[in-house]
Amino acid sequence: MPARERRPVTIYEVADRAGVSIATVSRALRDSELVAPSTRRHVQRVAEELRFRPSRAGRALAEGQHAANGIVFPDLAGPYYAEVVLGYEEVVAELGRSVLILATQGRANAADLVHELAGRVDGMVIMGRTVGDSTVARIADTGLPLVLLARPPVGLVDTVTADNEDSARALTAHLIGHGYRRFDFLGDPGQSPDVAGRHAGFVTALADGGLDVPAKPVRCAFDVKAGYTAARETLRRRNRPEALVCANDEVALGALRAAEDLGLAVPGDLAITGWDDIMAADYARLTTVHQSMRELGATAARWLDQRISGTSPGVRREVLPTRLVIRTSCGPHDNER
Amino acid sequence: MPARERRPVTIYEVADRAGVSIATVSRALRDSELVAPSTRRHVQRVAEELRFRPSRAGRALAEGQHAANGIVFPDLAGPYYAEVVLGYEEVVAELGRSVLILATQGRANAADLVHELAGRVDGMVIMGRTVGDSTVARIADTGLPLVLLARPPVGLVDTVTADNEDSARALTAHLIGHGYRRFDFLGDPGQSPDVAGRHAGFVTALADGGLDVPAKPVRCAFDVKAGYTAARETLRRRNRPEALVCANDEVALGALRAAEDLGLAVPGDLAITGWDDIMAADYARLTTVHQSMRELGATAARWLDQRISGTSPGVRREVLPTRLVIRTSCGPHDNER
DNA sequence: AACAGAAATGTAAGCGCTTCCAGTGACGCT
DNA sequence: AGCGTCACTGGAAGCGCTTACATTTCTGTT
Repeated sequence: MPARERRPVTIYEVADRAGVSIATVSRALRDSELVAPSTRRHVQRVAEELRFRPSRAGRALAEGQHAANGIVFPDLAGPYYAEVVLGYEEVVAELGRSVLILATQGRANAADLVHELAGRVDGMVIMGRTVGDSTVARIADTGLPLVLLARPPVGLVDTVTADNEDSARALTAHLIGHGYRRFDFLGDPGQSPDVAGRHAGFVTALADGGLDVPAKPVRCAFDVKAGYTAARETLRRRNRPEALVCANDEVALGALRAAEDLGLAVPGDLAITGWDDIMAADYARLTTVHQSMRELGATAARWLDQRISGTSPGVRREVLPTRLVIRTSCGPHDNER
Repeated sequence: MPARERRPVTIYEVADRAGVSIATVSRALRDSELVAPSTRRHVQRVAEELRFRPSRAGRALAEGQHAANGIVFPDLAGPYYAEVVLGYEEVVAELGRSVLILATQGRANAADLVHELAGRVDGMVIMGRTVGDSTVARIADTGLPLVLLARPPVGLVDTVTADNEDSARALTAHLIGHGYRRFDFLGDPGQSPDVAGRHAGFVTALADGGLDVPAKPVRCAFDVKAGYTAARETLRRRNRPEALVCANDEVALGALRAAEDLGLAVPGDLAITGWDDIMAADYARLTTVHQSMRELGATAARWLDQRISGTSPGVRREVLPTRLVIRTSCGPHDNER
């Protein structure tokens, strides 16, 4: 039997079959209080029999809203963004809305894609390094509810971030406490606002500790290989650093490998720290900073919902706290098993 | 200045402003060949000036399609599904369509959510253990294009999977080659079709090797903690197994910890293998099986697109190959650094 | 028995777009 | 000059729903 194209049943057929008008069907199904209980039951039964599912497009057009929220992120590689998206999805779904995703992952037409997305949702979250401020501003100007995540504020848009600067300061201070004196930072502050914050905290802590601040960070991308290369380079210099503060865990893991290859003991000859507390960090005994990505996503989702429903208390900016996770890569500890 | 609600510009305003009918505007923007080049240019300029963005809902209603695809997965924890989703998103976005996601993550109303999703997309991918076959069948019956991923076929729906059984057989055989004789399987075959396949391959290999097949697998969930607990339990039995084949890397990592805690050397006293080749597996030197999740997602996206556009060559079922990644947790190797 | 008011239901006007069909000129031909 | 063609353009009918407003049908009152 050829898969004959089934036309979905419409509200008209339900109305016909139930012997009422489409208005009554609509009301009965959205159980407004305006229908007699008996008709409501009858209509509901007929609708069920016919397997009626109201067309989303029709509803969206009539109601002027989509019952869907968007989220824009750079990519989903690495556990970081995936967790955020998951936290977001969880809350949004609970609110009875759908989730549209968009990974910009270095796409040239990212701004267009974001605009397109904007036309399909009632509000959206824009993360980190995905599109420029002008795009954000233009969309905000549209009146579309927006929440920024892990990205510096733009205009009067709500913004959630995880702390970078304070934790970076604490982390660096911790290293100084271990006695390390020559530091380098691995990562590109220009690459993301997060990294910029981490670098800033790093610099502050060194200055506070009266130590030399390296002229500039060792710029490298966000992955293991880049970390490996950058670290190898850096560690081969005469007067190599004693401690490497890395922009994230992947970079730190690469650095760890490089140290191993160069025969440097960690933490004996060299301290290394990461950021994010990904699963591999645990196995590499990497000292790092933990942030609840799930919570970030969930918070963004809740704020956005309030913006959409117009119950938002005003412009919100919040920096979620992070937590130092001290393992052994930053110095000897016996409280860590 | 209060954020006055801006009403989006419609095709009528563009038509007005350009001094043509909405029909012409519509045609000019979808650059059909039916408009005079000069009018087209004029309309396009006006549309741009007005920042006109056609309403998705209006278009969806008129065209009878959404230009969006869905994907349903259990959750996004762990790199596995995130990678699949990313591979999917990449292809779908290239095709000029949007991506709706739905994580069922043990939600009781998963089936309803999937039906709801079905009403918003032109087709969707359903992964592994998310909803029952009857839900899949019902949606397929609707005529909605569907592709199943990492899940046994249902009816005539296209299905992509990564190989489980063959690789599990090869992996187990490899362990047997190392001289291990007493095996256990950690994981719940009832939890996902993938695990079931892995267990089946495991059993076959043992039988082929003339070894005892354990009465039943040691059932445990998919995370590190569950693996730890299950392994600890198992390894404390008199006559403990010499090799633990785990359902995935997380479980294996837990088992590795348990072995460590019990003072068992890996691979000396005990071999352990995982599945998925997550990043942490590398750092734990865990022997495992690599599958290209990205490719899975991309393939599903492409097939789905062909189903939607009606260019599908027929019912397709494919098992994507996987690759053994031999590290040291399965026995001594000197080809691994 | 008549009627005001409430309750239930129906009518119809959109929502913003696509597209079929018909109309309008301009053009080239006989 | 008359007419058929062709290239454009406009009118208008939906697409499937929600909802303001109108209409009908019950109540309960007097």
